[in-house]
Amino acid sequence: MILDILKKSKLSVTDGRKKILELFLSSEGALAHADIEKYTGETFDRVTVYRTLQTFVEKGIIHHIPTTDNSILYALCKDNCEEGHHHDNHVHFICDVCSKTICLEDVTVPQVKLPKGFVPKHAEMVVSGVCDDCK
Amino acid sequence: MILDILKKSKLSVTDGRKKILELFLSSEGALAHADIEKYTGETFDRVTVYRTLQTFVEKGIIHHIPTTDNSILYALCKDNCEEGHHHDNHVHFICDVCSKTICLEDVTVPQVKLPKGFVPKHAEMVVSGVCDDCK
DNA sequence: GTAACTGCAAAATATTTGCATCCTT
DNA sequence: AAGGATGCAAATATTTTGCAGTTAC
Repeated sequence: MILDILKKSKLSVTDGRKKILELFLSSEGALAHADIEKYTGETFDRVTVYRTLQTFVEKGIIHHIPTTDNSILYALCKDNCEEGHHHDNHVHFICDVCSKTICLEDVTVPQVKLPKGFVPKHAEMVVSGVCDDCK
Repeated sequence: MILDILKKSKLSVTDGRKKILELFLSSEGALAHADIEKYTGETFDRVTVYRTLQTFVEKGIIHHIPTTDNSILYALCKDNCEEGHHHDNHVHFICDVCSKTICLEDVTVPQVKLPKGFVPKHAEMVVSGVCDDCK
């Protein structure tokens, strides 16, 4: 699984990339840079984490999730994400209690009617509230 | 107008606050911290800008807009924003060409049906593409 | 006059870059 | 062997904090 993803993107298989992918695959929600660093611990350099995440975004393996506070979150792209094109059109949920971000795979972002002249390419939707675990 | 906003929030009327509010009122879209600093120029300290924006967010005068890249954008709240409660339920549009962010006041964020157990409190939606000016 | 706001300096964080070395293919 | 990936050091950039001086009310 992990190897497939890397090979599909023509990336060398390295320990750092495997470890970070492993974390994404095992976590249901989105991850902040800090989460990833905490997980990789002393194993890898902070810089490597930056570069790995950047590479993954470029290759369409992960994508940014918009947040209202000023943090950056990353989440795995689904299969239909191709390099340069992110089609992760599901809604993201941020829990106010546990502050986890969860991908609601089954909830697709609805289409909205834009004013004249606006051409939509991509839409993101983030809902916050209380998640199933915290209610 | 500017004075009304500040007084309504029980904030002292200072040059810095007036200048920053002036910018928000005269710009149609959302502003990044950098935009605001560029506008205020040497007039005010960088720290004052940080503190002013923070105060405005707390008082419900402006709000954060989620972005997919890792920048922070601010936009004016509408009248129905109260302290601590932001009800700016309109869609935001980011133009891929001019990279301006525009508040689509007339497009409200649609309701979505969430999985069982999830309680929504707030929803944000960001659409990107090409805006009316750039098409 | 008093509380609130600002500027300055500095600390704490976060992010990026260059280069030499090591690892994957 | 060659190109890509990593670690380290250091340069940048961003954000926060403390405190003293100034301003609004």
